[in-house]
Amino acid sequence: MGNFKDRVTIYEVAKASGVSLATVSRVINKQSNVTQATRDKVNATIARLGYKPSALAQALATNRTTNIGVIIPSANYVYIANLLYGLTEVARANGFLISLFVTSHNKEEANRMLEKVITTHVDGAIIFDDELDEHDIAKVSSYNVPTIVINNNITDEKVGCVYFGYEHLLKKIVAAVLTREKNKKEVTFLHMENGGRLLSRMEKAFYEVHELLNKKAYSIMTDDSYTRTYDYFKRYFKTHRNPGYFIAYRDSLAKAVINAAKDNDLKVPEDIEVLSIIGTKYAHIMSPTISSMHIDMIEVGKTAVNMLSALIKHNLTEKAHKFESVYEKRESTLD
Amino acid sequence: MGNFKDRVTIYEVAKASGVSLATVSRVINKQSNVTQATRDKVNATIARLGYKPSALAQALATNRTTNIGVIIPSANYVYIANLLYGLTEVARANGFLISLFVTSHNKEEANRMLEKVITTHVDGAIIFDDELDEHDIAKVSSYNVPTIVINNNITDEKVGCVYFGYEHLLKKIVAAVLTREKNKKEVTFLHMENGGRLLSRMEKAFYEVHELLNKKAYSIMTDDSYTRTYDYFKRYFKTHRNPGYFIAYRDSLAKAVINAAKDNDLKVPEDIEVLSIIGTKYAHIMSPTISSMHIDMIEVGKTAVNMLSALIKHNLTEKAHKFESVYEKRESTLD
DNA sequence: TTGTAGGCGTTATCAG
DNA sequence: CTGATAACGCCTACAA
Repeated sequence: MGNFKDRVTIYEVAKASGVSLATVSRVINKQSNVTQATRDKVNATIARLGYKPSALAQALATNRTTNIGVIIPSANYVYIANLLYGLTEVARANGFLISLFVTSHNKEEANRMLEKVITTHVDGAIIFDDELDEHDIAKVSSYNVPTIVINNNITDEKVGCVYFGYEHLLKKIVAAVLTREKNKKEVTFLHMENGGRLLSRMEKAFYEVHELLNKKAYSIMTDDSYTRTYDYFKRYFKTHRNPGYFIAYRDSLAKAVINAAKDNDLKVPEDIEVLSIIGTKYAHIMSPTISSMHIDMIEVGKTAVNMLSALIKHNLTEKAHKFESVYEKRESTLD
Repeated sequence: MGNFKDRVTIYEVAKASGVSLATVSRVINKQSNVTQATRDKVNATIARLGYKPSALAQALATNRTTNIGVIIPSANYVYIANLLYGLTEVARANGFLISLFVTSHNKEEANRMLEKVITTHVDGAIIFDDELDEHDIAKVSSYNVPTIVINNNITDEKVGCVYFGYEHLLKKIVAAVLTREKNKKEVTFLHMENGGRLLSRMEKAFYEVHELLNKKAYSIMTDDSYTRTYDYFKRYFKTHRNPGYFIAYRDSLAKAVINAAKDNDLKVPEDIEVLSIIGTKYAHIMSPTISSMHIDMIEVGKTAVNMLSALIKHNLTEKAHKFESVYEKRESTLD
C-alpha cells in the first residue's frame, strides 16, 4: 500500500489544532485542566492524524517506562510458561509491559542481562534465575531498580522475594517411605549436574532425612533429558528388580522412570514409586498420573508482579512471601 | 546497604574525565576516531562511576530501540513456550530484546496491544494471534513497523509471514483411514468454539475430504479443557462401542480421549485411534505415545526473528515462509 | 484554561 | 581527534 505516514509528533498535533504542545500533552495525559471544547478539538485531530505518543520520549521525560524486566534462564519449560502466564496477566492489568531477558543457564549471560536490565531503564525487575546470587542482585538494586527475586530468600531495601517451601514436605514424605509399616522402600534421588539451586536444596534435604533416620541414601546421576533418562533406567531395571521409590525433578523425568519400569514388567506404584518435585498439568494427564510437590507457578507469577508493583510505589510491607508446596498424591506413589 | 547511586549520566562522565559529551559518546559507541589514551581515560571513569548508558535516550536520539514486540494470545501453552524459546534465542543472538504483548484471546485486547506496539516504538513486531486480521496488521505496518505474521499467509511492503501447511497432510491421513483395506474407521473431529484460525482451517479440510470421498463426516463439540473432554468421552464410549478415529487439536485433548477409551476397555489404537494436530514433547512421553502432525515451533520462532531482522534491514527476499507439517506416527494410531 | 521555556540523556553534524 | 550545539519527542513548572 505504500501509505506510510511519517511518525506524527505532538508538535504537529498542536499546530494542526491551533493549540500549544502543553495542551496536547494535557489531553493525552487526561489531565483535568482543559476545556471540553479544546479537548474535543485536540482529540479530533489526534484521531485524524493518527497520532500515537512515543513511549520513549514520555519515559525519558517522566523517568518511568511502565516496563518491567523479567530475567529467566529459558522459556522452554512448562513451569516457566506458567510463571510467564501469571506475570503477564497481572502486568497487563496494571499497565505494565514485560521485557524478557533470557540467560540460557549461563552465568556470564546472566550478568550481561543484568546490565541490560539497568540500561533498559525498566521500572522494576523480576529475577528467576539460579545463576544470579545475592551479590549480583545487589548490583541491580544499587541502580535503584526495585527487584523481586523468585526462588531465593533474600531481601533488601529495594529487594523483595517469593521463595518456595519444599524441604519440609520432602523430608516428611521421604521419612514416611523409609519408616512405614508396609511397602517400606529404599529411596533414590535423581541427581543432575547444574540442576539449579532448588534441586540442590532438595538433595540436601534428602540426605538430611536419611542421616536423621540413620538410613543409607541412594542417588543416581541423570540429566535433563527424557530420552537419556529413560534409556538409563531401562537398563537399570533389568538388574535392579527390588522395589524402590524414586524422586525426580520434573514430571518428564519421572515419566521416564515410570515408562522404563513398566517396560521391565515392574508395577507402578506397587514395585516402583515415583515422585516428581515439579509438576505441570501433564502430571495428572498421564497414566499413571504422577504424584508431585505442587506449587502453582501461575500464582507465583501473579504474586511477584503484585509485590513488585507495591515495591515500586514504596508500599510493600511483606518483603518475603513464601509458597509452601503441597503434596499432590496421584497414582505413581502409594501414599 | 542504602548505597544507591543516582543514575550517572554521560555528562558527569564527561566532566569527571575532563572531556566533552561527544567524546564519551564516541567511546561508548566504540567509534574509531578517539585516541587510545582518552579512550582509556574515559573507560576508566565509566567503570569508576558505574555509568550505564540510557537505552531510552539512545533510542530517542537514534530512532532505534533494538526491541522487538511479540504479540501472543497467552503464554500458557507448551507450543507457545516453544515458540518463545526460539524467538528469544535468536533475538538474543542478534542483540534484540523482546517485549511481550499478551492479548488473552480477546479481539479488543488484541487491538489495544497493537496500539501499544506502535507507541512502544519497537523496531519490529512478530504477531501470532488469530484475533488479528489483515486489516489490523496493515494498521501497524502503516506506522512503519516491520512485521512478521505467524500462522497467516499475508505479506505486504513491510509485512512478511511464516505460515503452516497442515491441510494437505490432514486430508491425506483422513483419506487413508477412510479407505484403507483393514481397520477402516469413521473419523470424528473434535470441534471447539473459538479454537482459532488453524483449527477452523483443519475442520474445513476435514469436511472437504469427506465430501470428496462421499463419506459422512462426524464431529463432536468439545472445549479446551482436559477434564471436561475426558468426562465427555468417558460417557460417550459407554454407548459408542464401535471402532473410531478421532482428531484432536492438542495432545492434552487427545490424551483425554485416549484415557476415556481405555477406561471403557476400548483398545488404543486397535479400537480407538487418536491423532493430535499440535504435538508437544509430551506427545512422545505419554503411553501410548500420541501421533501428531508436527511443526517445530522452536524453528518457527527462530525463523520469524531471522526474517524480521532481515526485513528491518530491508533485505528480506522471501517474504512468506511455509512450514510443512510432518506426520509423526506414534502408538495412538495404526498407520 | 492555556502558552513558554527548560530539561530528560543521547546522538550527530559541524567547526576547529 | 575533539568540542559546541542542535535535534529526538515529550513533560512540567512557571507565567500569562
